Amino acid sequence: MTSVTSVISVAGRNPDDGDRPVPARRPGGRSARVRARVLDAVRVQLVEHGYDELTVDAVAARAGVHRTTVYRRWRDVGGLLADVLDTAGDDDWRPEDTGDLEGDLAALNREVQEALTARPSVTAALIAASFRSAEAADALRRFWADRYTRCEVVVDRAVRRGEVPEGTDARRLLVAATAPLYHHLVLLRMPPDPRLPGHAARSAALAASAGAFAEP
Amino acid sequence: MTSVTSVISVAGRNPDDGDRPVPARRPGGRSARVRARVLDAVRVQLVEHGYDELTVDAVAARAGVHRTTVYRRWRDVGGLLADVLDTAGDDDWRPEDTGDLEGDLAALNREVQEALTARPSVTAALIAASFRSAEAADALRRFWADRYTRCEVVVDRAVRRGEVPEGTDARRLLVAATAPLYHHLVLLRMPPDPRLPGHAARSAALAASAGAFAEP
DNA sequence: TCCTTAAAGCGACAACAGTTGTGTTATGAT
DNA sequence: ATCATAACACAACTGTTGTCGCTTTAAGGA
Repeated sequence: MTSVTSVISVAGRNPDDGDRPVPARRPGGRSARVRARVLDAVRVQLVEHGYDELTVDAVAARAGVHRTTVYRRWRDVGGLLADVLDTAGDDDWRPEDTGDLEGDLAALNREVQEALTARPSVTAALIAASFRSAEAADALRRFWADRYTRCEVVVDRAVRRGEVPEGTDARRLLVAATAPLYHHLVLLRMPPDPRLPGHAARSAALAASAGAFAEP
Repeated sequence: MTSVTSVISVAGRNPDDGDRPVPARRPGGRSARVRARVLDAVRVQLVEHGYDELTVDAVAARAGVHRTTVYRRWRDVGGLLADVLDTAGDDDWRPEDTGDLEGDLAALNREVQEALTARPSVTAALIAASFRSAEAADALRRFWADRYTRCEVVVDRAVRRGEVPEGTDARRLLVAATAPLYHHLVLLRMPPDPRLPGHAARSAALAASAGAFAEP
């Protein structure tokens, strides 16, 4: 939601610095046009040539914009990806409701698997970039924080149905359910296992029902 | 164990190419000396300046060796780190035996947490490098494959004690137990939670005893 | 000891990343 | 319409990364 603000704060002065003259932002015409063209160029370049050919120069050239413009507004590739990810915030995304905890977690994991194995994957590219760029790392943190927060309803529903004890730590449960997928695909870099989403969901649900994520 | 071989295979021709003249490798004197000095330089540079200042030039300068030598033998920073990791293979490492599954997994997780939060962490550096260098990615895969294989005894013992059902998939259980730590520290990049190793171990052990990792 | 040649040294080079100073455009307020 | 200036364009520059061809050194076999 704060995508535009966050990017503009990178470009110019901090939006909430002086309390008087308000340096007069310019969200209008050209700036917006340039931004749209650059972000489009990032997406296209990513799709056509993958992450390792996603350089500032290539993006600028493709967008028909000068290099310095990109450097000044986005700083580096990580900044570009961060903006793309913020923009692509599916503000209406919600976790599926399948009727029980294990099903909900499995559906979630299938989405994660899909997002991570899509070629090219913006998420995977952003993860790679997050090891080089602070902006990308922050964007990724924001993205996951947002997602995990939205997923807490899954646990709420499970508590209401009596599947897991009250006081279950939603965040820990969700991490336990999804972490094996990230480990498998991102860190171990093994080919996707179609059964893994279900397996991970099942073991997490089992542990949760046994009270593994409930505090005393 | 195959550290020297793997590196040399990068430098020269494949060791098992021709079956006759055997191009005459030279593991002796100078080569070994240079290799030792370069790898030492990598370790020192990593300790003193961290991963982002671990460049080929800096390593070469510190080792008193020419840049091209490093480029030709190790290709890039990832190759250097891969060699360091292979060399540092604690060939005698074994998982602790605490008496029960949860304790074993917790001990394991504490080691992971320690290795990942140590500053500087060779493991963390290698993970970062694995997103840029194929050599680093391979070394990391080898490292983890080796570690997970060594850890399978933990599951064997648990099966023998009757803590988990027979036919429990050791690999999946171990990944489930350790993945949350990697997710937390490497991907989410949150400050280490001293309770997380125990928590993750507990939930994995619970799921395992409920048969979550046993195939029919 | 001599000889072959793997491996290291050396310098020059190209490609790229990133910065800075200055001029130009056009936005948004008057 | 006019004007101040935010935002982009342009060019020139620096430093880094990685490569290439050639020369020199020394390892290991005769």
